[in-house]
Order: sequence, then C-alpha cells, then structure tokens
Amino acid sequence: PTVYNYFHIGNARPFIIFETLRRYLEYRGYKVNFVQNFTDVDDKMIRVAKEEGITVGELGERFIDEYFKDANALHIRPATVHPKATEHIGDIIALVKRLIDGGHAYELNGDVYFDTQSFPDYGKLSGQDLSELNLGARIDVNESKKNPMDFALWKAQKNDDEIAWDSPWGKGRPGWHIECSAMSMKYLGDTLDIHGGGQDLKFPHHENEVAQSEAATGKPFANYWMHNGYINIDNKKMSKSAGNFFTVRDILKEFRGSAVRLFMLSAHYANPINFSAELLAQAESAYDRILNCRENLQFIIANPKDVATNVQAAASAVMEKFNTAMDDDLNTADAIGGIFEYIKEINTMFEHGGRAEDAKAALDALDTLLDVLGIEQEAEQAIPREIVEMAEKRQTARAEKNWAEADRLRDELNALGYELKDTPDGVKINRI
RNA sequence: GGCGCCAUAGCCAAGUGGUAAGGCAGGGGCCUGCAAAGCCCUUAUCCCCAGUUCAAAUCUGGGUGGCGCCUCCA
Repeated sequence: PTVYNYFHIGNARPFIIFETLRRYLEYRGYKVNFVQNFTDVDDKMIRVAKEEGITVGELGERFIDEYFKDANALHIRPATVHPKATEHIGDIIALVKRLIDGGHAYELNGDVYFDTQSFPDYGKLSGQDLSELNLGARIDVNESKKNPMDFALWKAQKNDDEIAWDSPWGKGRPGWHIECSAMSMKYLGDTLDIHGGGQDLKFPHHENEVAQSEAATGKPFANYWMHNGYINIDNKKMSKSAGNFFTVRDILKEFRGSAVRLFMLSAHYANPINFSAELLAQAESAYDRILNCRENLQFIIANPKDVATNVQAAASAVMEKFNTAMDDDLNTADAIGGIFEYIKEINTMFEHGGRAEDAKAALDALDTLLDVLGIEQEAEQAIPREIVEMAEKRQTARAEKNWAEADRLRDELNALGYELKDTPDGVKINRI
C-alpha cells in the first residue's frame, strides 16, 4: 500500500486474496514468509503531506496505523514483515549502485534511470513489444533520457523543503519500482516463490521490478506471478484518481468483515468483479447461512439427542473438494461452493438433532475451512441474564398457550435487539 | 496503434471436450401456536455465426458488446 489515504475496497482485494493464499499454504503445512511493503514516500505522499501541512513521515505513520485497523477488521493478519521504503534507503541505494556498476543504469542531473536497452528481456512479463508501445500515453516523455522507456530509480530533490536522503548522486529519493525490488530481495532472497499484485501493475511496475532485479542478480526474480483483477463500479475500474471509490472504512460501517471477504472470495481472483451495496447484501445473506449452520450445531452440542449421523464422510468429502479447488490456482469460488454443499448436507443430517460429539466434529470441519478463508464469526457477546429471563417468561406463557403474551415478549426482545427461534428442544436466542 | 481480459438463469458465480456447482432473490410445500431457522420441489443449454469432433459452454476462425494496461493506479 501507498499510505496517503484510507484504502478502498479495490485496494483490499489483493490484500485479502494474497493473505488467503498465505493462510491456505500454512493450512497445507508450508512455512510462509510473507512480505508486504509500505510505500511511504512518493509523489502522492509528498503532495498530500504538503496539503495537510504535516511531514511525509507523519502522514505515513498515520495511514500505516489506519491500514492495520481496517485490515484487522477484514481479518487480514499481519504479514511476516512489513518493510517501509523510508527505512530501506541504504538497501535501495546499494541496489541502484549495483545496477550502475553493471552497466544497467545511468545518472542524469542527479536522477538515475534504468537503461532498458541493457536488458534484452524487457517486456517479457507483460508481453510488450517496446517498439509498439504508445509512448507518453499518460505521462510526458523526458527527452533527455537515453531511451523513452527508461524509468527512474532515483529522483533528485526538486525543492529544499522536499523530503530527501543523501546519495552518491546528491540529495534525492527512491523511485517507486526500485523500492519493491530492494525490499523483496532483502527479505525473500534473489528469487521469490510467488509475487502478487494487481493486474494494473503488470506493466510497467512488475515489468520494471523484473528488469531491475534480474539485471542486478542474473537470476529469475519470481517463479510465479499472481495478478488479481480489478474491482469495478458500474463496470468501470475503481480508482482514487477517478473518484469512484468506496473506502473499506465506510463499507465496514454497514457490512461485516466476513461478508466482505465472502464477497471477494466468491469469484476467482483473476477475474474482474463489480462492487455494489446490493452485491454485498447478497454476501451478507450467504454469510448468515453459514452462521445459522454454526449456530444450529452449537445448539445441538448444548442440547444433544441420541440420533445417528454420518459426519465423517461429509467432512472428509468437503475437505477433499476444498483442497482440490484451492490447489487449482486458488479457486476460492469453487471451494466456497463446496462449503455450501457441506452446509446443506449437515443441515439435513442434523435436522432432527444429533449427538454432541458428532455436531462438534461437523462444526470443527466447517470452522477449519472457514478459518482458511478468514471468514470468522465476528466477536460474540454473552446474552445478558435479563434477556434470558424474559425468554424464559415467554416459554412459560407459551406452555400456558398464552400466545398474546408470548408474542408481546418476543416483540419486546426484538426491539431490544434479540431474535428468538423456537425448536422442539428449546429456544435459541441471538443478537440481531 | 500494440498487449491483454471478459460475456453462463432475475442478480452474483464455478465449470475449459462427454450432455450445466454453489450463493442471493422469487414461487409452491413440509415443520411451527404464529414466526425464525431448516428441509423438499421449482427457475439456463451457456452473446451471435461458421468450423473441428462420435461428443463443445469448454477447441479453431469470424463477428458483436464491455473492460483494462502502454513510465509510479491494487
């Protein structure tokens, strides 16, 4: 993340997807070294800090904090390492120097550029043919560079009050692409197993990372690339610059974190998905179905009956289906489909109750898989004693067939935020 | 201009050669004092055309429609 603002739901997609990948790999017994870096100095950081009248450092600190708050609400666990660009200036300078010494970069008035001509494979990741690119499509070409495709590794300080570090090329700051190469190679070695990121970064950002890193080390930079699709609003890419974005902070005021995750993971990570309140509402309903199943199982654990069930077969079937789907390029949508099939099976199996140990086994299997997806029951609070007492009074009224009084109490509990469900084995009380 | 992605039921979405998972919404039923939850039944031939094949949503070609990237946007 570039930490100059709250992150939006489009930014959240890779966070959730790659964190889910990490969870899955760990669940399958891998030890994962997961690195997610913060870009805490760049043009936008500098601009926003100036607008707010604070330093770039203060801005970064603030939104790194905010990042972790929202991430936590989405059940995104911290990575193994969260390096910050500003804390790795030395590593970045060393890498730039190495590229200059190797003949892959050159200095120009305090700036340092990567020499794309020196790296014949430039374009291999994104399938671009350099001669066919529409140069200057978005940004004016700097005419003094050796080649228009050359990109900045180090940017000279423009004004005295602009944040800068000393370097062999004078005061300046790192370019965006080189930060990522320097930090990922520092914590993951010359060749990473998997590199994730948004499709919009494939060219030029990931392409440049490959060029810088491979030019420096002569080794492959990443064995696998995973590019997530965008989140669209009305079929148009969500972006801060376009202004058509929703922050996670705002979305979480209305929707639960697990529902947001369910929404994200219900489609394959590489496909574009649309975002709308209606679609999140659908995910909320689906999430409720999961919670109802859990709740029913918990009720059976507390109120068991000697009814035979075949949990073992269902549990191993769903585990196998889940793993197969996830092994196939992280097909979370198919995996979730399997979970819902399991839920139906369990619901049917326990329709008339069951043994506590069976319900426990069924619940454990479900929770194991939900945990891999980061779909967790949001924190639950105990039902207050007076609420339980009111529910008991209602049960008495029901036993006396005093339906008016029973319904009155139910309405009252409803108004207090509690929902009742009558079953042959007792009443369930839930917060709404 | 170059590179790439997408098109499956009212909505969302898996499935990439053997005759369409799952979720949401809707309709009917069972259960319930009434509800809620749950269960059962019910709603598609996969954008169009042509081709390959015993067999195609799935492969090939051609269309149509939509989206993205082409120097710091996940």
